[in-house]
Amino acid sequence: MGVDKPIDIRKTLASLPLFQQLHETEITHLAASTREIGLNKGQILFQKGTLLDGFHVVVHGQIKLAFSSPQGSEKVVSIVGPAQSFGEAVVFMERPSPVLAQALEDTRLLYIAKQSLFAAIDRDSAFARRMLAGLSMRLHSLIDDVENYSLRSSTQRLIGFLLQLAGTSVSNAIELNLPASKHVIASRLNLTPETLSRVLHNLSESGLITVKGRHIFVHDIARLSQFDSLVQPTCSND
Amino acid sequence: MGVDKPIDIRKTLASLPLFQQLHETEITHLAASTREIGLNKGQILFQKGTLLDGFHVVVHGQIKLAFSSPQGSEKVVSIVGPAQSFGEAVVFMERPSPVLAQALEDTRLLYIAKQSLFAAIDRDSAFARRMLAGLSMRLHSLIDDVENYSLRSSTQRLIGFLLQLAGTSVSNAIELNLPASKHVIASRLNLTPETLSRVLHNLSESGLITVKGRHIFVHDIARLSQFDSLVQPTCSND
DNA sequence: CGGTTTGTTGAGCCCTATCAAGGTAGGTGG
DNA sequence: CCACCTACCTTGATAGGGCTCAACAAACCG
Repeated sequence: MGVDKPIDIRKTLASLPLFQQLHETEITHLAASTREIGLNKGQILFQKGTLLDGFHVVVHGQIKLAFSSPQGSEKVVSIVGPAQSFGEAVVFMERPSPVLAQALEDTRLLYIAKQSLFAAIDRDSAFARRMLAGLSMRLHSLIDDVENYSLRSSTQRLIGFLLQLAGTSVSNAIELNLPASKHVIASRLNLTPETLSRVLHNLSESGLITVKGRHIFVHDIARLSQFDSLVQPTCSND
Repeated sequence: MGVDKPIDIRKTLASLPLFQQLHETEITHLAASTREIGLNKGQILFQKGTLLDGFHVVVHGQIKLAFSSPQGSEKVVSIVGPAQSFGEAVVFMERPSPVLAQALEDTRLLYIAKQSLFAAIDRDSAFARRMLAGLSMRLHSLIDDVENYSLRSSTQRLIGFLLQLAGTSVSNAIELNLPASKHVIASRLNLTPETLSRVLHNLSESGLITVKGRHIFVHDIARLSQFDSLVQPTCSND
């Protein structure tokens, strides 16, 4: 790590979706109570239970948010990438964080104190609305998670994840790479690494994808999105 | 049911936690774009996928929010009771609802149009903050749900639910009754009714609770909260 | 090249769902 | 008051999906 040239905080803040429409003066206010944080891969930003009086924005790198159960087993809730923020809900609740935050790679963050966040809300109701929309977004994706966990099979969850990564691709085939190690992805999907490995293998054998390390080639998005919704036919592959 | 005397909308709104600190004039504005809705038991308020331009508050009765999977199986996400609201996130997102809403009993609701909600946010930043806190609250409880589903056993989920119902009881024993039918509770806990029945039976046999229909007597909250957290090997309790 | 991290493969088991019968209770009409 | 009905719940038998444990392979790295 060592010497990283300092970030232009004002510029970085201004480029975030959340802050894009704020006036120069507002940005200046926010920047004044923003700190810069650098983390090495594996370093922990805060533990579950920590009290925070601000929220974070990833500039570059990756942060994982996870539960840490007493027995040491972890469950990844979210993988946060560049230009994304996290911890807003904790700030508004004034409660300890329900999750742990850890860097998956060397990461650079901004930490914005709640006082200036509140001030911005007070001065600009459009900003308040954007904040509300942001939290609502988060809430919806969490609801999707609950739906996935409670009524989808392991294969369906993986497929859903791949389709999400594929985004709104024009073509029917696409190459993509996993945003983290398979261990982390497995946890995010609420699977063991072993099961993830087997499911990937199955999809490979069915000719739907090809796996090469973290690279995955999806050959037929349409067919992939239907797979496993129909009960699995007799594996007539020999 | 038939004839229900009309509700005093202003008074009802003013009594809600969310609106309690608003000025008379604000309440009047809100009340002006608030409708009253009556539902019979079993009636559906809106389906998954519906576009809504307002949110709901339960006056009396009970609403369940659930996923409805294509195959007809349902999964209860939330049970909403009097003085609680739902649907805010959908309003701020301007997206179709991810869940279905159905009355568990005869229910009376208020429906507040988003325009007046936005107006209130614009005029009172403290209200905006309360709204943000409310959504954050919701987000946190959803995170708790994810934690429960992904790393707790059926027994642990039920125990957690009972302890939540018990609230912060002074004494170590408490009588409580389930807020809905066991079928609904089971779904809320992501269990089948059969499994719920068996788990209740187990806890009964262990002497921790007594079940009588919807009434449950918890005999030892302390012991209940530890049950099943210790791995059940050689219980050296003799 | 050893060592360490990361991923794969196999065997077996456990938890919980599923399927299939019973019970039980509350309501309704005779 | 009883017979019946329906909704709700319980109980049993069985099976399967995903986890655990354990060994191995591969890739990465100093």
